[in-house]
Amino acid sequence: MGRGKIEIKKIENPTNRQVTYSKRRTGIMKKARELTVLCDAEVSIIMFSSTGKFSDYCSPSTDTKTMFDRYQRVTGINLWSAQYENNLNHLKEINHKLRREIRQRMGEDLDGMDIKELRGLEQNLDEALKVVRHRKEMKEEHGGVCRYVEDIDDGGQTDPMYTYRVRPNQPNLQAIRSYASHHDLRLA
Amino acid sequence: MGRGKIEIKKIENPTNRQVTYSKRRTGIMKKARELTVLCDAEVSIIMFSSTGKFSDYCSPSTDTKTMFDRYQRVTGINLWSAQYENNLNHLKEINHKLRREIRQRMGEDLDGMDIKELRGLEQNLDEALKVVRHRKEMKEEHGGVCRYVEDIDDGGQTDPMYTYRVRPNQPNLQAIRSYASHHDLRLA
DNA sequence: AACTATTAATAATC
DNA sequence: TGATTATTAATAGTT
Repeated sequence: MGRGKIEIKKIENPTNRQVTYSKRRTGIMKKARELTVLCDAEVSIIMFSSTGKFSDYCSPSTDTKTMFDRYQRVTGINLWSAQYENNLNHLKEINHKLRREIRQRMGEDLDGMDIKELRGLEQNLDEALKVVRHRKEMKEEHGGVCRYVEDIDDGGQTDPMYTYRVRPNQPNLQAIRSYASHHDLRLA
Repeated sequence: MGRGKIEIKKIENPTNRQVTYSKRRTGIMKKARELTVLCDAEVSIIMFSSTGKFSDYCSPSTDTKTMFDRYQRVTGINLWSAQYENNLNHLKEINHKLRREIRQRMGEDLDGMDIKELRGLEQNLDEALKVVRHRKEMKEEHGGVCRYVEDIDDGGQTDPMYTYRVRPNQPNLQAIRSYASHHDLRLA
């Protein structure tokens, strides 16, 4: 359909190629519009010219995302979501394990642990406690901070994750609860 | 282009509509193939007939997923990946915080903590240690297990995450390292 | 970007 | 469905 028949092979002259691209792109888009209307069909077209110029068409009754989702469902080639789900599940699994470890490091969720694991955890906690206690004492000496502070309100300046209420010479259950509950909230 | 001119409006006769769909679908696919070859372009077409029949075309130099990804990048309408990235980043962030907390519970990464946070952590560890130690002692009494075991090899039956090598009356640094390194490997 | 001689697509028909 | 064909539509080469 033109002044002469043409072979279907790459047009080597870039100017010519660009002109033909432009004409035929218009043609194909028109065909897509007509097909949509005449046949009540849904059509999505995405195209890039050899120079990277982008064009698209989508039937007005739908949108490109919907068409692509439907395409994936139909083909079963779950190109996106398979990868997506895998990544997500992997992260969730890691998350779950981390949360369990934290609970165990807080003295919870110990039922599944055997004697060797308990011994290991005990030693690990013991070592950590020594380090943290030492660090705390260094800080108290260095800063000359009052050793016992009761119910200080810091006005929300400090990360609440590590804000505790400290009482002298007795276990601070509220601090422990606060520490724990923060995770439960964030990690549901 | 036919025995008569037609109006571009929905063909009401379903049989006729289906026939026209079939013919024009073939035509549009041919046009897409020609555009691909002649102009070195990349074209992706997804279509569904009014009866739900699926057809697609994609230039051989690419694939539909790639085309759709490129479409999203170009349009900035990040239909899929915005949600995807958000979910993923959210989980990664939580993960990061959890790992940091575990490190702190092992006595590492304490530089950013202020005196109140250190006190809270110390008390929390102290409480946890008591619980774990108690649980361990209960288990040792109940099972009648030898109290001190040196370098037991369990043949890989136990989750290595909680396998420690225990020595009597001295800190078990290897166990502590083992406990810690496991995370570093899994969570990089 | 318009023009038009030709080819290509397809609507109606078989 | 599938083939045929009279017509219209698309477009290659030209200006």
